[in-house]
Amino acid sequence: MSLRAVLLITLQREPGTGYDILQRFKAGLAHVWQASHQQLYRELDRMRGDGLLACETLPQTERPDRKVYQLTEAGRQALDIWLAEPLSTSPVRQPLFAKFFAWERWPEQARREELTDFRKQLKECLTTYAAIEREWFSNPETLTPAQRGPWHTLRLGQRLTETWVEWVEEVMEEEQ
Amino acid sequence: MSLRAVLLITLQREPGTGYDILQRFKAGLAHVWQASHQQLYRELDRMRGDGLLACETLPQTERPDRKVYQLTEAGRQALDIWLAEPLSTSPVRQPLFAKFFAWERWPEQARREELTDFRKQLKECLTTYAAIEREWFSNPETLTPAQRGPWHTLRLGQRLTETWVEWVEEVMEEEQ
DNA sequence: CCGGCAAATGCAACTTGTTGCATAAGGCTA
DNA sequence: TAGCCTTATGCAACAAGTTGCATTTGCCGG
Repeated sequence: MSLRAVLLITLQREPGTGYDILQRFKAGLAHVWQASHQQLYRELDRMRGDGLLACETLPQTERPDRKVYQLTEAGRQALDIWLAEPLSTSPVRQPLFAKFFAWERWPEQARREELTDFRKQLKECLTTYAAIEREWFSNPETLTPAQRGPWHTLRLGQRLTETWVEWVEEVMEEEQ
Repeated sequence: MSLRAVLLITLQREPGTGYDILQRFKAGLAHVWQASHQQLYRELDRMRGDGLLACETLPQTERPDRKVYQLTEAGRQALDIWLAEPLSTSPVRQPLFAKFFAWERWPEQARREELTDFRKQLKECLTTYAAIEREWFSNPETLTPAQRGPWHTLRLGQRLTETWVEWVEEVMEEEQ
């Protein structure tokens, strides 16, 4: 259901094609939800079949046709229902922690490389967050209502990532 | 692949049946990896088919037979290979954040309930962590090598959860 | 003594996500 | 001018995870 919800949210702001949505994902929502183009196209088609989306095909002479999707009334209702009902807790799956549970068999060098690499990714993530903050939220006093949600998620993302970094560095130090 | 890896890790410590593994998951690994019994039984059977596990059936007169699995040499190798190679980054999927991206359509009352409920879950999580810490890691000076990994993951879990709690409380305050 | 829970396993159907491939035109670059 | 990137869509096969149901016996409480 959640992929559907994410698509409903994206298209409710403005109509668009599968490709559009992919681009929008890359610029923002990607930190919240990732999906491949195959998943998008398939899901959009199913949602149209279920009456949540209407689709208008714009023929193009020199490129494949663009299929522009937008919410139907049923789609808006489905979104409102999803927003109103509480989320069920999602299952935990942390492959990195699994390695920690195999500590004795995990070679020290592999562990060091893994952690170093992971730390690098976290740092890059922080850089990206900082860029987003500068571009979109430089003045937190004057947020539009639509910006408040994404702003909160950004702040959490930053703090969680910082917590991760501290932890990784501690582990690397303690285990040499 | 990761479910396989988790099963290899679990069975490498000591052989066991699907049911055993489920119990062990509940007592510890559950904070790292969750799986249903159907998934376990199916995956164990496949791993046996792939030669990673050996299976001994212990007939019981009055209960269904117990199938005790243990690693084969190929299984141990597969585990070592998995531990040695770096993990690929796993995709982000945060349904709660998705709701934050639909801020204007998300009714205030639903939001309040969702956050209050979420905060409660986080607090419960902290209580569980504290209990685990008391039971298993009351003296961090005298950790066995096998305990070091789980101990690190526990500490991270605690700090991440604390960060979440702070954030949820801030959001609730700022948005009344 | 009846009903439900725990021990122990499993099948079948379904949904969700991944991987690999295909198409078709235009633009860029070596 | 050959080869790759971008725009734009899609199928098919597979892997992973979920949901619902089924079996058999013993134990425990009301």
